[in-house]
Amino acid sequence: MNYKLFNESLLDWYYEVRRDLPWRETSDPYKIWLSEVMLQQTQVKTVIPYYNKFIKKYPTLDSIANENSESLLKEWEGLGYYNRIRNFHEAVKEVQSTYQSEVPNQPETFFTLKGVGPYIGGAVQSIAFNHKIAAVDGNVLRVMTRLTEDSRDISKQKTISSIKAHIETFMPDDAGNFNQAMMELGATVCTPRAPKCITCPVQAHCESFKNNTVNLYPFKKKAKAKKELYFNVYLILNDQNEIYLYKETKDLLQGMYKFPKFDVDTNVETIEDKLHIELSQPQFLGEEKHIFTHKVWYMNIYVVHTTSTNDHFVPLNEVRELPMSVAMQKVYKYIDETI
DNA sequence: AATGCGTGGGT
DNA sequence: TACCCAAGCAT
Repeated sequence: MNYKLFNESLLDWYYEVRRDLPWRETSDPYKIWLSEVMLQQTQVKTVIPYYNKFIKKYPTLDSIANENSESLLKEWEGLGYYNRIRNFHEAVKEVQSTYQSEVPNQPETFFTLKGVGPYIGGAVQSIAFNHKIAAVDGNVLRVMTRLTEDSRDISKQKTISSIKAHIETFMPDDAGNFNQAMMELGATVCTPRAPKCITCPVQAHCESFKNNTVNLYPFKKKAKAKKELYFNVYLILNDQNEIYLYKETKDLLQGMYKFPKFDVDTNVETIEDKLHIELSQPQFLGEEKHIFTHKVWYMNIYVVHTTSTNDHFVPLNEVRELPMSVAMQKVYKYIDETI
């Protein structure tokens, strides 16, 4: 492969078709960094409204560093992978306290920050500061394995780091635009299904196109089946118009508020013991299914009344101020049927 | 190194 | 429908 010609063709194409995305209007490293965190495993279309909302509310690194973490989680609500905002918050606070609120223009330093891995590190350092580091995401893996007929498993970290090292042997000085061009090519031309090889600007350099093997790449081992879990979820109302909520403190949906949730075979007495309240007979409201990356929740939703109260009870008109997962929002919408 | 972590889009 | 996939990272 003639890398010089490849780079020229790719960049010429990119300058011509480049989409206007909100984070491409800025050279502020903080904003570029935020966009990359949001874009992790999340489609551009989904990110745009969240990015605009965050930039409006938190226009500077200091403004977000000074915000409290639960408010940030609330702003992030619905975007998923909630550890991203927790880690980003920790990272910007470190930049504020240790680096005088300046995003480090030095890869070794930047890579030490929470939530900054090989991709985000490479993307921010190349786009914001033009450091020559490859940003290898799913798009780039697809483009590269097809270009070179690479059959290795792209879900293995070893494969990714090897491809990253390969790219860094030929990527041009215009590192930020090169990285974005590779991703843009993967997103719009070298797509997972029905790639547009006929109009591909680097078709002449593509081994799998030449050998008609494009559909063999990239290779990835099949995902494990999702684990199916069955729960009863309770909307517990007291006579002061309050509802029982608790904050998840670990693992899945950490930091988000949830309604009490028990295995389907748990009886009311057990729930009363665990929650330290007395309950009336639960009334069945309906069922909801929620799909995560690696599990599926089947939820039976009940409403139940109590005369008790404790610290877990929140006034109904304040529930919407707390961060809640989409799964729990599906449950909460049944509240209308109880009033 | 393999697994856990959200949600929505697209076929 | 039931998948796969999306500008991946932490552990």
